[in-house]
Amino acid sequence: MENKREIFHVLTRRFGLLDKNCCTVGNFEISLVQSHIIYEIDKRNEPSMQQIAESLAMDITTFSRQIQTLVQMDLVKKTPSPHDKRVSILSLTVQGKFVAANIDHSMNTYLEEVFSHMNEFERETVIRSLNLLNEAMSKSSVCCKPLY
Amino acid sequence: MENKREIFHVLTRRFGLLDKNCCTVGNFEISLVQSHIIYEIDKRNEPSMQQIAESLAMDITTFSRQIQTLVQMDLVKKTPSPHDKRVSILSLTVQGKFVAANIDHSMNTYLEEVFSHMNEFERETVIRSLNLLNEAMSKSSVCCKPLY
DNA sequence: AAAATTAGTTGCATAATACAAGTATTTTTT
DNA sequence: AAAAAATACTTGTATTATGCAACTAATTTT
Repeated sequence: MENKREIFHVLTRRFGLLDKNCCTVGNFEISLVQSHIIYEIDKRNEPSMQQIAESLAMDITTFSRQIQTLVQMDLVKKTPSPHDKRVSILSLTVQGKFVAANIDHSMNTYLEEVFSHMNEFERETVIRSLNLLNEAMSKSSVCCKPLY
Repeated sequence: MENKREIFHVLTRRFGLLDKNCCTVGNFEISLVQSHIIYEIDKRNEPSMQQIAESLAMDITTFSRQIQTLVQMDLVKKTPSPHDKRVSILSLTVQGKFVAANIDHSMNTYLEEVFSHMNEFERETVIRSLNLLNEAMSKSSVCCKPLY
């Protein structure tokens, strides 16, 4: 394959599929979007709603409702900020952390499996390249808002 | 970044965002899913509904309705197969081909922009790596049904 | 102190999704 | 060759996701 768009198309589809594996943890059925939200909350330090919504490039109204669901499921907790009463600080509950850890573990297992089809040199090259690509995308003007 | 899951998460999100750029062509407003369907039909030779649905890992009922919409928009044509009356052969209309070409062009422009943030050597390495990754994913048991 | 901005919520309308059950056709079994 | 099973696709229906507009409440700017 030489055509970038072709590579990109297939990769995008496959990433989406791999990602879908994320989402059954014990009793919980979690949607793809929800798993991304949980992932972001887990990674950040006392994030507000706006921050997470922005880093996932989600509409704040959609996001608000997703958070409501996650709070009901007892995976996410909303705490009013002491500094600004408009702001809600998001955090994971104990269950939320458990779910996050589980998803993380299975995703890493899946990725290990994928990478097991390469030799050590290839693995290293690919990882380095993906980092390069990420960097290039973060510099890009045409895409890729969730920057950090 | 060393953690595969982290890289993968960010990349997936960014790919999704880049992909969303696809979808305004002149008067047409096309959804992301629709652009993927058009892409697949364009690439294949006289594909049936099942074939496209499967290669995109879409539920056939959802797919059926998407095709109905695309037919209404005069982008896709359904022709009954002469060999099997159950089967519908999909093809792009003239307008559909126009839209496909336009999307292809803008996506390639976007991708060129992304790759412009690398030097020649990096570009080559990254492309080679993405192909390696695609290959590994196609061999994987844990993911990635749209195989070809 | 009034006006403007920001953070988040709710009302609504639209689209995407998928299970269950349907029709029509083809293939397999007996 | 008739009955049964499988395949290709459609439709009914219910659920969820999405995002614009309009809202409240708090904060910042003027």
